[in-house]
Amino acid sequence: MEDSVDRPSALDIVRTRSLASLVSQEIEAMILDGRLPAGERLNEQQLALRLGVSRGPVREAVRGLERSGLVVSVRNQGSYVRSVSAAEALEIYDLRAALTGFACARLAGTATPAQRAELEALVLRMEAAREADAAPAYYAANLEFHAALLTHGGGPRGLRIYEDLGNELHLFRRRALVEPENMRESNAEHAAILAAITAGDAAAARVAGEAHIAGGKRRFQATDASRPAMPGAVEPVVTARRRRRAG
Amino acid sequence: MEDSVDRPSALDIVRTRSLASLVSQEIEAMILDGRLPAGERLNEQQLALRLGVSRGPVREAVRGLERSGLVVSVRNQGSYVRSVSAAEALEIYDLRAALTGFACARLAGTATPAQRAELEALVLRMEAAREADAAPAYYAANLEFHAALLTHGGGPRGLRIYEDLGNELHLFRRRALVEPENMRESNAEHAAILAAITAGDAAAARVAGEAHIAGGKRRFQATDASRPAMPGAVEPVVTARRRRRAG
DNA sequence: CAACTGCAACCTGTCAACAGTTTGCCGATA
DNA sequence: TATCGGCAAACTGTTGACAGGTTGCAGTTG
Repeated sequence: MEDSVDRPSALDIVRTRSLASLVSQEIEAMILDGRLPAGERLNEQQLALRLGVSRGPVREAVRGLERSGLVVSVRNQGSYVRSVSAAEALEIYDLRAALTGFACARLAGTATPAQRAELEALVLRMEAAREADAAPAYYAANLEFHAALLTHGGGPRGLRIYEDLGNELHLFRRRALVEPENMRESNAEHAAILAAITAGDAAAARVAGEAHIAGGKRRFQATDASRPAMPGAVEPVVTARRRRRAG
Repeated sequence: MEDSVDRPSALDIVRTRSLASLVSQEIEAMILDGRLPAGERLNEQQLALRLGVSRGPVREAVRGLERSGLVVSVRNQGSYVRSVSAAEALEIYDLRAALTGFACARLAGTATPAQRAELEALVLRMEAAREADAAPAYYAANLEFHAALLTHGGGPRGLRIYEDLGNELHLFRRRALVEPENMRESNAEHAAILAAITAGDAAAARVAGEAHIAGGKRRFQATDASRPAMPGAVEPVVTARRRRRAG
């Protein structure tokens, strides 16, 4: 993400993006970083007041988030941050594996030298982060690596689907545990993917890509993350009583 | 889909679904059946008047459709039905192939006897439709077959992603040409998928599933569909003048 | 004492109206 | 005649307000 290329001024932002899209972006961020935990009720008035807008844009934003799978809505009752079960999380891993394998296979045949160099640089960055035991840096580079994989190999649609699935995964567990041993294993898999792509071996790249996500799934299951974050966080039902004034 | 199990009365519909969701459903239908062609401008007032509601629900519905990829919006200019290029259509086919292959592979290991019977019945229905040269019946059964594949093998998420991609495909070409020869080839591939699933051979099922979508892509390319439906239908840009009162 | 009923507050769903921007047209001018 | 500037209409973005439904509590009754 280059900030120096285009820095949209506040005026440009207001001029090109509607309030609803900004509100959507903000609510999505609030959900992903945990300010709005899974199962939480979204109070339109409260959100509108907090963001300094009216309820209209908030409602539009929530409707978009509902389509993307982050929110569920019940008529006359409200919208809730989605709760993702452990079984669903595993399903999401499988879908991501299929998508990643597809992107890797395709990239093996179509990768340009620049794309290969980009991926290699990211692997090196992750290796450096691992040696420095810098989990946040590794985490960021890992995200970039996978985004590059999907962008170049899966196109904009593949990337968007992948990211939506990732967002749903965040709903279950805010952040994957990044342990030193995991970083080593994970980046070895990254290197395998890159090697297969560089070799132009589509089948091997696909296997490597799928194996990497499967490895992530396995590492995820190995942690205590298979238990839901909130034991009582179930899907909203009509008979469920909504709690009053949580804040 | 059984209609006898749950038949939501008009009152239940009004009571459980919000106007925005109904409007979204209606606009989506209008887009998919061609009443709103690709590139068409969506006039909020006009749509609201036509559907007998206010602009609020229409805006919410459009925002949801935007997330699902059927509509693009430009601030202060309006929303347009997405235009999908030929290259994008081919990309969508590839993604669908990956998803279908994934679902088939999984189904090879997890399919219940009832699910196998359901798939087999659909193959037989398609065979009968093919012999009767009943393209619409074949088309409908084909949709059911793929939906069953994705539902049982890819879960609700897989199905939704698959259907969203299918909707985007409809934007490019309203309806795939179903010719007798295509039906024969297509259903032979269906049978191959079913055989691999029944045999429990995940690898073969995956290959068969991917090959089927690839075959569909090939049959699609063989038609004149690779040319865009509307030569002048380009993406909306800021400088584009919107035409006045099309109705 | 438990269960049911009525009530009041809150919140969502929907609508109508206002402000700002874009757009196409018309006239003025070189 | 072609081009530029201004102007009015239309449409979107946003807001505030009203109606209907739900929720939780309090009172009542068996």
